[in-house]
Amino acid sequence: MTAVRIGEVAERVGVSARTLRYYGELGLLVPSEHSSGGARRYTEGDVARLQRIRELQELLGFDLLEIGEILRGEDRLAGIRGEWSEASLPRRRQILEEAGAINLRLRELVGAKQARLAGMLGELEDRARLYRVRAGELAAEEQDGPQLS
Amino acid sequence: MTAVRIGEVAERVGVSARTLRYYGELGLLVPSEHSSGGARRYTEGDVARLQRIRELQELLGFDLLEIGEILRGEDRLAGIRGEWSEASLPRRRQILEEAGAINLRLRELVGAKQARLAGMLGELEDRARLYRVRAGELAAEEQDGPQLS
DNA sequence: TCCGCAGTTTACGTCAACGTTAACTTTGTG
DNA sequence: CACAAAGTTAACGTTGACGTAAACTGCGGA
Repeated sequence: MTAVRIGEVAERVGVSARTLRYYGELGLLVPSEHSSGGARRYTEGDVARLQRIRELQELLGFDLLEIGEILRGEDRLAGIRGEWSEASLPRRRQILEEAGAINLRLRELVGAKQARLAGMLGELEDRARLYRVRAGELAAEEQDGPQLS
Repeated sequence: MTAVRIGEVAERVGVSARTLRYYGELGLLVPSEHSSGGARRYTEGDVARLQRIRELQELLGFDLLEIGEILRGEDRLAGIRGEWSEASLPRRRQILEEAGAINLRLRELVGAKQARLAGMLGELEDRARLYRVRAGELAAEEQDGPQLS
């Protein structure tokens, strides 16, 4: 079902093919399909997963090991062909709670980042105002006494 | 005036002393004072600069070279003992415009990050809702047919 | 059927941002 | 002033996240 080759995924998402193979090595992103000859074929779900990985990396600053743990926690819950389907009720509850804990942690982290970014933006805007004042002073000087010294 | 030693700065900000010396090597953060024996003494301004460096690194993801360029741009404007004071009017205008350009770029970048984070938070909240539904189903099953199979 | 491009594995290379160790010096407190 | 704790320079080591090169294979169009 419209599974796409590695080069196209790489270009679309803005990473190298090497990066995709590397994620494969780490078990982060194993393509869901393969051609008869053994070439990787990525589904849309795979691409979404890749973008998730990149967000966790670039926005939240996780390294690839941490990202692996996060994804594996969620995978267990999604449980396509995983543990969920045949798990006992207590086990299901455990998986669900783990995924919930990860989710909570991520939401807190995003919140913290947003707060810090908001603070930073405030400072930047203060500086921008200052710059405008300075520019005004400069214009006055240029108008006022162009060649005084 | 209450300039502090490298170890204390390191502990307060949460970096290693090695990191501070490294930033010194790169010209990113040269301590404003030194003891008579040659030991680094950091002022409050230095500490603020360090925190700025860390924000640019951790929040915006710049590498240390880019951070150096940003800081140097702003330094010229601050011009403690720099170019500003003795610069010609056109030169001053140029410096001011460069600093303004950097400031604008940073504000745009912060805005972009905020947008991406907001999107991510939305997805995380969706998932959290899903988890609560799942937990509800699970509770019903546990209540309903505890030992059916 | 042949060609060329895209993909594959294997393996070594790279680079930023520090960590670590060694040998030595300063600092400041009893 | 002695001495432990903290700092200094110089140099080499480490690590994650890929980049790059070589040698080989599969696949779609003329």
